[in-house]
Amino acid sequence: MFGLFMPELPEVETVRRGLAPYLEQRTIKRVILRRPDLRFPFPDGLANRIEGKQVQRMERRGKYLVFQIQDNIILLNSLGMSGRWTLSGPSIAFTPGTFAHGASIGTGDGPHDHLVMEFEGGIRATYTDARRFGYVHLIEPGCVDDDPFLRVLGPDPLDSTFDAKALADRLRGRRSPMKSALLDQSNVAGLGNIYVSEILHRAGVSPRRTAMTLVRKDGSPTARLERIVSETKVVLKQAIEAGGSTLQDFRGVAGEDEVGWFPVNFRVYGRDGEDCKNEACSDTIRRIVQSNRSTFFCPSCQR
DNA sequence: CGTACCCCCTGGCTGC
DNA sequence: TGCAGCCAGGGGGTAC
Repeated sequence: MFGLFMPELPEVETVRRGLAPYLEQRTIKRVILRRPDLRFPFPDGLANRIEGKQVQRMERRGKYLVFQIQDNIILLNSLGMSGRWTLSGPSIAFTPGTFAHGASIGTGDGPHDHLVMEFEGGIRATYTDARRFGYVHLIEPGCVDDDPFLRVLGPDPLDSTFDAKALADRLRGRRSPMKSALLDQSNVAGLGNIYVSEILHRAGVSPRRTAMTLVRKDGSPTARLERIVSETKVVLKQAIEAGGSTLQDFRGVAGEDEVGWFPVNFRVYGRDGEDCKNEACSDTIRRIVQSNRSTFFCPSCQR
């Protein structure tokens, strides 16, 4: 029923943390493209543009992995639904965000290893993406503020600028359901289908509730909207601490079999027909479809 | 403005 | 065991 990896904000952050210690301050020696495109064609001259330059910092913006490269070049990477990075080379331990699936995957030679970056010291970072919904995009110096991908993003949910008042401003007058509003990356950047269900359940808000009903006439957030914001921060922080919502086939920090955050902590996602986990509730989790995607919620404790 | 529906692509699971 | 059919985390586009 589930895939292997769910690239919402906590998972991208986990990948970032896994890559950063090995790639930061390291020079890219060679970039190998195994095909002309992912979701979009690779940027013209990608290899020439970044070979010989250092990766200065690994950052994250919403669900984007951001490689800050020497000379103010930025490589933006969206993982889509199946994108992942694997490190290999001498002295590379398994780290959060690196994956060991099978011998042929992640070495750079697997059937879906589309992009390989070789670094000084023999380290290679391989981007694997079976469905190719992910993409790589290059931002030239001085173009960050106008970048079409970054420009449309709302605040990062873990940033202090994301608070109930800020969200209320975004939702004022919006007639879409809360599920859709939280998935909209221009309102808040980083939430995906799974975490939105989890957040709304914890906040006791129905995914069908019209967004604007959580904003008062004077534009201030209702208590329930404040609850959504606080639960968002709690859930995301917990998930990041746990190394993202990983399933079987993941190898954690030391290469051990990690079950991941999902089986223990997901309260509604994928639990259609199961009892609601709220103690005071005797209802059953339901699955509905909104905007063609699954939503899981409890009709009794989410209003 | 909002939503329903389609697409991109591959793989894993279910049921016959 | 084989295979058709259905499903999937993201996101963009179009038609209404």
